[in-house]
Amino acid sequence: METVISTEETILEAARKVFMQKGFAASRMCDIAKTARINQALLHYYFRTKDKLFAMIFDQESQKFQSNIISILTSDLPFFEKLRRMVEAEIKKMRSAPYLPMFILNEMHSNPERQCAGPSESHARVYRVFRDLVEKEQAAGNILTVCPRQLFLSIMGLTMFPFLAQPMYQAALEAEHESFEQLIDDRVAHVSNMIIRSLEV
Amino acid sequence: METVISTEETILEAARKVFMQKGFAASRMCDIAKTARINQALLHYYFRTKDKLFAMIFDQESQKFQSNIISILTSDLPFFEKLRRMVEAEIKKMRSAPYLPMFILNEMHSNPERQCAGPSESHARVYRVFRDLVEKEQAAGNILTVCPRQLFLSIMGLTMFPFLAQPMYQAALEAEHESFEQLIDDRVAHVSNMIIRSLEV
DNA sequence: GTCTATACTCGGATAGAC
DNA sequence: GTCTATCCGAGTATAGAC
Repeated sequence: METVISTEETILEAARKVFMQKGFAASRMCDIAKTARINQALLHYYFRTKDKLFAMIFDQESQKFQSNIISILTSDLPFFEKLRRMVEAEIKKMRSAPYLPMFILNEMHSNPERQCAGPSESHARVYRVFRDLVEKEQAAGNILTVCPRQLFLSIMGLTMFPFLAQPMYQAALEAEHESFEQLIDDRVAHVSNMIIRSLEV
Repeated sequence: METVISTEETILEAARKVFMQKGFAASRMCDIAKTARINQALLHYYFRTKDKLFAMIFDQESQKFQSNIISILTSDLPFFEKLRRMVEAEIKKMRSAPYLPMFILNEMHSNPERQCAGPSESHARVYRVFRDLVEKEQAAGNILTVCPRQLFLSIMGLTMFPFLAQPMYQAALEAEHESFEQLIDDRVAHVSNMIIRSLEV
């Protein structure tokens, strides 16, 4: 049984590629059609308008972007091991879709009203679980007392930033014969060590 | 002697505002004209094309974005104090222009060829100074051994990320009666403590 | 220098044949 | 479902009066 790729799926893949690289405004329907190797009219046949097609992609990608680390945080692993796995999971997710963070954050910037709800609400949910966990550890005297919100932002920043800033550091990396891939490979260890060391009593 | 604002300056300010909020592709010349309260034809009289006007703004903002922390790094302050001031300087810069990091990074994403050179080269220069400094401290056994590149990325990520992700956390913050301003106020201390603690031998 | 009016181009969307 | 041809609006840019 071979996998048959429907026209609709072909279009969605092409749209994903173009939208994620250029953002909504800079993307062209004809580019999407060309990428999908079909006619531009077919786009409209399947998805009516550019807005609807974009909304479809954005919703799907928002899902992917949402942290599915609640299961890690609520497991019975030691706290520092939870942090390590949390970092690992986030970086793994973005490694498989490096455009994702810029795509989501940029769309939220240029479109403050639009789909802010989805990703925001998801992150807020994760944050509440995270905060309760941190406060419990702090009360038990297992870790240093820091603002949970700051800590959460720090973890997200440390994991996402390399992907957001890649174009800026790409040239510098190449000049020194280092690769982005290698950088990311090492990043899980670097970030989790950094966070853990900063919290140890 | 009162400050006279020329038409050209008025246009540049309006263009800055619009471009930085929406990015190049989503910005409209008529919005810029409206913001500047002048006629759209005047835009072209002063700057010929949208591209040229954008290039002007992008160049100016790239300058601002460039880290001017070399003077801090080459001062004779203690190493950890240099780190603290570096964080403080970066956050202060972005606080005065919160759109800046998203504007620059996003343009570099959607336009890989364009103006990557400026900001990239500037950051590369700063990085080399930073790396030498870190390696010297490590050789002297004053701090833990970590990859300087990872550390540099971490510092940048910790300082920039809140501004990049603001739209995502805004709602969550409001829900808990915290303000973004307050968050940023506290961030300098949080970030520098975190970095320093993670490096202490 | 600043305006109004208008030309031109690009890109999203539709009609209609097959 | 898929195509070609075409429409139409939005948005950039120019001409020309003042």
